[in-house]
Amino acid sequence: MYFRNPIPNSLPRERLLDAAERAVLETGAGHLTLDAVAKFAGVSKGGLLHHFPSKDALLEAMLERYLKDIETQVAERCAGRGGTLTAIEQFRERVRVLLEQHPERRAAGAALIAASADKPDLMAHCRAEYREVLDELAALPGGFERSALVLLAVDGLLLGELLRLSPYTPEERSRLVKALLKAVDQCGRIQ
Amino acid sequence: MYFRNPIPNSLPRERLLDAAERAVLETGAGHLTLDAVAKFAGVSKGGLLHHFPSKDALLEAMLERYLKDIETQVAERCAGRGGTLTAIEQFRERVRVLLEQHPERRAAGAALIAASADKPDLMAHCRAEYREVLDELAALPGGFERSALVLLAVDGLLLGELLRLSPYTPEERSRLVKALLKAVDQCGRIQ
DNA sequence: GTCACCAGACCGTCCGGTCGGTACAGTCGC
DNA sequence: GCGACTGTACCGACCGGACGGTCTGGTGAC
Repeated sequence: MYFRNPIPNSLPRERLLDAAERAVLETGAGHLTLDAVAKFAGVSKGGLLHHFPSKDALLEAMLERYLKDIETQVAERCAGRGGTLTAIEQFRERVRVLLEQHPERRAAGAALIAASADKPDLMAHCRAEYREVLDELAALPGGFERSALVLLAVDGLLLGELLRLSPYTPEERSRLVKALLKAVDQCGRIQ
Repeated sequence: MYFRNPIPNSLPRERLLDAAERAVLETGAGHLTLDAVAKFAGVSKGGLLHHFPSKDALLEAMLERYLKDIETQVAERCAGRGGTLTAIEQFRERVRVLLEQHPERRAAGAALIAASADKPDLMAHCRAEYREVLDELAALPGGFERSALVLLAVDGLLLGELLRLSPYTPEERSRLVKALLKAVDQCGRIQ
């Protein structure tokens, strides 16, 4: 199970990051302003800048929290299943973390589009983490292509939703998630 | 083959749209400003605003050109192959248009992230077009999930590149495109 | 002339960031 | 206990620059 304070976050820094994610999703990544974040968080701009000395610092913190959060959740879920998991099983948990996010945390990916829009250089960090995951998956029996395609489809769903491009109904979405998890298992088969 | 003036576009409107795409890719979707576009196009702000009365108009035109361009290219390629193509063959051409874009037109997708960042409501148009494509694909023998997953993977690759999230080398990328085209053919098989 | 096309000065607003100040909780000497 | 002092959290007025958009004027084609 996942917690990290589903209901209004008590830690001020976390509350501010939540507010920033909301601001991005509700007004668009191009309208992420300090005033907007402060207003969403119910705090003054001074208060916001007390915790994050600059907008860049805010963006970095958003991205860092997003990435760390995913790894933490994947690790937790793997630990929760006990024993040592195969690479496929770990992949499966990662996909589930990415796509079956708790509703309260659905906004987390906003960090991606905010950083990309405002300070694209920050994305280097993300690419590097992506690369690591990819290299692990390439070692699966199914080979590089098959795993990468599953990962790409996960990205497509996630990014499509963030950019408001995705036209899928919730029912269709859950069918797709199910199909993706099945595709993950296929990565375990020898090509 | 694809043309639409590979070398510096002669039509002023098109040149300005090209410049806007470049501005987005080089500085990030959040830094798409009229001044930047004008500078990239080698024109004054007045000149830019003569062709696009407002920033919103520019964004709309970018998006419209992007969408229309894809449909035009798909239609051209289908026509080029002569006879009536099956749904699978058309799907195949669409994937190739989306992923094997002429280098000069690689920037076209910038319209997506620019609109999403600056005026998310414009994305409704894109969602609707996406929906249409999706409904056609759902009728394929492979069923909804299989086609949608391929489309999602295409999105993942495309959007990942636009957001600078994609860590794939050119060599890996072409392997992925090949694998995707094979996956398209799988959509023709009965489930 | 006039009309499309363009230049660039200009204006009001917005945005990131600074700064001086307030509130309050601790804590240390006495 | 009590006053002096320190550190943390926060407020909000303010500044300079950037940005979207207006306006005036110019230039070349016809």
